[in-house]
Amino acid sequence: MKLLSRSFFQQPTLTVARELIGARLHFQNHSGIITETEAYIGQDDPACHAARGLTPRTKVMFGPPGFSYVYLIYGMYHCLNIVTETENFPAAVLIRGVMCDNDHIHLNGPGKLCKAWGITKKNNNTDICLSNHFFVTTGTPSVNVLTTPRIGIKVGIKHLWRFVMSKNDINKLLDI
DNA sequence: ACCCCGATCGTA
DNA sequence: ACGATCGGGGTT
Repeated sequence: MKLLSRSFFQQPTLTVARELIGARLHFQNHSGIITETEAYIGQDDPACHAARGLTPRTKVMFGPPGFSYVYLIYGMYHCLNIVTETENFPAAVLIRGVMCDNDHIHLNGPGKLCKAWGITKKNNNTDICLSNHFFVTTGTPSVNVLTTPRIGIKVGIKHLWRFVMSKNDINKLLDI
């Protein structure tokens, strides 16, 4: 089980989003296998929060890769992202699904994950390459991954930038 | 100061 | 299909 380093998150966002499927996310006393991600890529991606430039909220996305980007959505749910690519190129991967290690509960949805694990804006801008309570390691290798359009957006739908672990591989995780 | 709207989710 | 709920960001 190897720690995913800054050089991993510095790769193209689509590569990171794809490779994070099957990796293991650790947060405080929680851990689980990532089953679903989405890529948000730079100022030319209309669905990316940073599309309209640098603001107090999107500042993290303009920073170095490997930092958490946590924001509040719809006034009640938090979403966890990990910043990707080089500094000053605003991009991130949204973590949308995790299979919890302990109880095998499948947290299928970014709001459900943050609610279940207690991830809030307090955890924004954390360096997950250096933290010892918030990091990502290698997990289940060579899983099958499907791509679809991203969920819940009205623009940028043409891109297949959502990555989902195959139903078959998710079911295997339930058996472990 | 004001207004619109959103990378969601549970309920109907 | 729809409402809850509130902060971010643009506009006046």
